[in-house]
Amino acid sequence: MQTQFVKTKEPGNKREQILLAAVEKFLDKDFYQVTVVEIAEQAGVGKGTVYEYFSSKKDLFKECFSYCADFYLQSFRQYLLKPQSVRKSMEDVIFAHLELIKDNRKRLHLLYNERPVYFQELQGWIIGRRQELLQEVIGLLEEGIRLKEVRSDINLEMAGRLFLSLTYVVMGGMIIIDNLELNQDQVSGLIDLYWHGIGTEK
Amino acid sequence: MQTQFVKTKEPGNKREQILLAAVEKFLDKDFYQVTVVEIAEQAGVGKGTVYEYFSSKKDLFKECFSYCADFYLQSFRQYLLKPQSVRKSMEDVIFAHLELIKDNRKRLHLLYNERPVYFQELQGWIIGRRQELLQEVIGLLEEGIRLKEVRSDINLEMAGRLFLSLTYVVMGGMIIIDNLELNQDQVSGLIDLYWHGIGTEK
Amino acid sequence: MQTQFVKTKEPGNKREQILLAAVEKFLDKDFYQVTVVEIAEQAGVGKGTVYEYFSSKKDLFKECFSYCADFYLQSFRQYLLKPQSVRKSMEDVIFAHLELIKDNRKRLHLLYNERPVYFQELQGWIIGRRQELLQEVIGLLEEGIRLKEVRSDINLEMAGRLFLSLTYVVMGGMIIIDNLELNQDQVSGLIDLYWHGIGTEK
Amino acid sequence: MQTQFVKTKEPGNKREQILLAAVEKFLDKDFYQVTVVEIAEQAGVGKGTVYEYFSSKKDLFKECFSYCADFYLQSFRQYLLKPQSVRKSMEDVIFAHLELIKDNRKRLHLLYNERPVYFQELQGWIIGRRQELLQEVIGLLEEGIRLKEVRSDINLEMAGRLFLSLTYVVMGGMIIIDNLELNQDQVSGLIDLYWHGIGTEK
DNA sequence: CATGAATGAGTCTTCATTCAT
DNA sequence: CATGAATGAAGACTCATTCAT
Repeated sequence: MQTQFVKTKEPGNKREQILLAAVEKFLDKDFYQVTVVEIAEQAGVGKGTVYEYFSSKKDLFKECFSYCADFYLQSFRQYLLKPQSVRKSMEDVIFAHLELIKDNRKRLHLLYNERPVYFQELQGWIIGRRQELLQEVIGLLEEGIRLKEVRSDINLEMAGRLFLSLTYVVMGGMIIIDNLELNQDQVSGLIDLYWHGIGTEK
Repeated sequence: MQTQFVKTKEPGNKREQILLAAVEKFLDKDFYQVTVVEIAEQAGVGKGTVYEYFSSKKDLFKECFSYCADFYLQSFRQYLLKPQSVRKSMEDVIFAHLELIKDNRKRLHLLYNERPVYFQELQGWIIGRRQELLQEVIGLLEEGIRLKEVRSDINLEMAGRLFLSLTYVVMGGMIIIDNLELNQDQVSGLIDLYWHGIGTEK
Repeated sequence: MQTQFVKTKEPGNKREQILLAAVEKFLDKDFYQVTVVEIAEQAGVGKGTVYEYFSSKKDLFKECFSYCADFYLQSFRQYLLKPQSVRKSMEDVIFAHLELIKDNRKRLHLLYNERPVYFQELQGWIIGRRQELLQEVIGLLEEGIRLKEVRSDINLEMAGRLFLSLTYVVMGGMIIIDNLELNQDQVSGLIDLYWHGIGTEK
Repeated sequence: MQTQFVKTKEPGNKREQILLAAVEKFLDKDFYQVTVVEIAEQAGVGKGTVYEYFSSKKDLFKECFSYCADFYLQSFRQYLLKPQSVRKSMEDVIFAHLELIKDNRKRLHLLYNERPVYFQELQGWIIGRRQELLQEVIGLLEEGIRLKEVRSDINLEMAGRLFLSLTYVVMGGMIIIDNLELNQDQVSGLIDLYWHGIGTEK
């Protein structure tokens, strides 16, 4: 399975080359700490060439972001939509993150660290994507209810958001915040908590 | 209860004045997008005066951050440590966030939006605080297990992290991502999910 | 003979252009009193361009200094090393200064006025060059002793330093201190003093 | 004999206190690198107090300079005017420098390093003092001619300037340029050179 | 008199962007 | 198309000086 964000450069495809170089750079540093020259060098092109393909640094950043986000969303959906039990789908999604992180640990920074900052428009785009994802998760939950896998008295929206939150626990913990090393058992435990809760009384 | 981050300016207390002005500014814009002059103007002081109290813009930002974070952590702990049922404590903490957000909605941005970027040292500080908080939550869960309120077979660390995640669902949803308007019912639903899970089989 | 420090601008050679503009400016004013903008204007380039060729104002100053110093040292040595009587060599060196000053009067300021201040590294460089010059003068004196032109009982180091001092009397007097107008006779008298001393008894 | 520039502070005499503190500071660093705050701290007074006694930093610097210069000139003259053989007077003056440097080595920097820079007015003042000194030395030489100690066919002005130059060889060598350690023999050799020249033929 | 908090003019330096080649 | 030399707007920071206390 393809879980690499940054593919090997295809020479001749300058735009791609620059985009990937930019991603590479934005992974390590702030939008403001990365210079266009740096990106051009990383891409092996001249400074001016960057502006042949992207109207501005800002624009380039946005494209980097959606490039990464698209890849991530695609991975996410891939498992969400498999025809299988809802619990299995959810497990798959979360476990897929482990794999995704293993191959792109450092790289997911871009999505998580830079996310909310910088540009209003990007904000809007992100919110849109998140809403889509949320709706899809809610759809899955509804499917679960239909199949009686899932309690019918839950608040769907909250349950959806909490599910998305699980991915944060995994990604945030592993990548951003404390460089946690999560194993499959821990992730299993996490999903179990989502499924059964922590309370004893029932 | 005091839930205001930014108190009314006490004239004569220049340092506080500047700090609060800076918080105010950093709420709206990036570290890099806020200028020292802007902050000075907001504080009603001269540019040089800022440097009388803070050694650099960076330093000022860090102080803003811990200022906000300290306030938040304090609020958080206030409910965590109350002598009451574990579930009640957890509910209190989460509900307290509703209140906190109501009074400081825009202001909590600083904690969430700027969090991971910019300064390594701040990163370290944040991770440290988060670990402390996590340990306290885990402590609470252990208490819950002792009292048989909480299942004894859960993965404590994951349960702790998932609990912290609830606050993200609330804050993230309400403040950062989609400007959601959560009501008490919804938050109740969320806590219920944490407590009982979403699954039907048991 | 080429005795001009600052050649006419060769357009296209931006680095040279800026360097010469900077020399021009540093002649009139302090390192601290000259601004980078001023230099840029004098050079007819944009402010940023200066930084394309020199990493900092400090660096630019250092290059100005060695530029001038190199030129001076070269002139100095040119006469020192001619195959002729030692006395003639010495006269040539000193007289050459008259010529040098005539063409670069104002410009030698840079070497004399700014000399000892500002940068430790430059200090070291100057001391090194001076030592070299001193050794060369001492070599000349030794040659003089071998040829019996020069008394064999003199303190070589002191004699060398005193010779260098003659150039100071000329340069210092003419350029820096009192804007003296020395003629060939006066300089002849000076060299005569160096050669014969002032005392009557022998 | 009193050869210390900087006397012990007399408390209560704020002006003196500040002046001496400033001298102390200007010895180590540039005019531009020394801050008024630094001087105030060194003097043990408040920043504002400096301005009670000196109208500006510039003014303070000028006073420092003349303070040092006056002391130096006084030492210089002290020996120049003694009723004794001209050669002895000259030796005394030069040797006195050795003593002066021993006690104020680092401190004479102010006179030599900072001398020509910064302020036109100071320049004028220095030139004036130097002219006076030159005239006095020329007077001494005339006395020497009258007494037949000194050759009557020398260029007086040049001889005077060369004599002043001797002090530069001593001071410059010892203090500024190469931190030379001159002993009495070397200085004797130097004076001998001035007196007898370096040439063999006579 | 003495102070030091407050100030803002003045500088260096960075870097996204342009455009002539 | 590709380039990189040139640019200047923008911003952090310093520090001499003032003035209210």
